[in-house]
Amino acid sequence: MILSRTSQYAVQALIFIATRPPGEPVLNREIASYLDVPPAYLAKIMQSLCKGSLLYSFRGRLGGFCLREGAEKTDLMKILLLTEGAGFTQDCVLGLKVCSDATACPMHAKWVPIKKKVVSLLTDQTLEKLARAVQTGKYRLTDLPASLFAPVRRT
Amino acid sequence: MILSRTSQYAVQALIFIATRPPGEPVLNREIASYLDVPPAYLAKIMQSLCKGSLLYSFRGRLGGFCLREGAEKTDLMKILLLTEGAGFTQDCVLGLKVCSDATACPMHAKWVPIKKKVVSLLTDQTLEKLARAVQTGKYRLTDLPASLFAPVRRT
DNA sequence: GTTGTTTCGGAGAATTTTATCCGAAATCAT
DNA sequence: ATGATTTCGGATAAAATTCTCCGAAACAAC
Repeated sequence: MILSRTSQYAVQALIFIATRPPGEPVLNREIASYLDVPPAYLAKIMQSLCKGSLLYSFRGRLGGFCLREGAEKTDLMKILLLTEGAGFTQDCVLGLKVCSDATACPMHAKWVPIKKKVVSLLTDQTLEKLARAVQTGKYRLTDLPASLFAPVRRT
Repeated sequence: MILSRTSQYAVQALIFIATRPPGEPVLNREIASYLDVPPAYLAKIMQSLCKGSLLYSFRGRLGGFCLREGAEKTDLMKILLLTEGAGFTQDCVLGLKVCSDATACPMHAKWVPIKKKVVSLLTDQTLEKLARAVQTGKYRLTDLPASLFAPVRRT
């Protein structure tokens, strides 16, 4: 039912980058602060997304990360295969190592159709689409700022 | 997409008990060895299922665990609420603390219907049904024994 | 009562996941 | 060149999950 934090951060970050003008590197620091996630941890995730061929990275001044050409068409499934590991959609609900049509757990038959729906949704949703949904202002990528709930703290 | 190991063990164990004659306590040791899960860890989980009012426990000789009266009608949703914690079906895919119809992540709208399907499936599947499915022999609760793959080891 | 069995409950170890730190390499501006 | 900035890569720490151990309490059989 739940993605790892790593996956959540990765998807959030990628969508965020997709909302920015393409080609202009975005700083890890900026992404982390916008999403309100640990910068050093996010940096690790960004690294692995680079190795996964979704991002370009640039060091030094004017550095940062930006989407590889065409990466806007990347669907969530591809991203999650990177972050959750292959076969994350094949895992048995009850944890059986082998659970196929041939030899299945008692949930298998009813679970498969749902799994299919999930996969097709994940495959349908691309960074482009999600970024656009955010840009309309109808959907949000981050929690409402804490400042709305907590009193202002001056430095 | 995945349940915690704790949840998987809990569900497996409960289904197993449901396949046994009601009222006759089943030993933790027996469950653990049948399911091939760590006995001491399973024992902890069994304890929490007792506290969750699904099981009776008996100490000493003729001891063990058995389903509480009517617990065969328990659906998976109830069990998972115990083991995963309340609101495990409400969590946002992207990890937002608040993600409702009012203020949502870009996946929310498409995700909600799937979540509903999952919940209704989990609510539909009771220990009784699952146990019966196993008893027909058509579905399995455990992995195929390793002895089928590994050479026999004599003691 | 004594013995053997089984769960209970608490403490703690091992593993995995999440998060931090820091020196080094790359890059740009001066 | 020098300095400022930023990612890279490795080591390490913290937290959560999974797993183990052990003494105590409850229970049955003798």
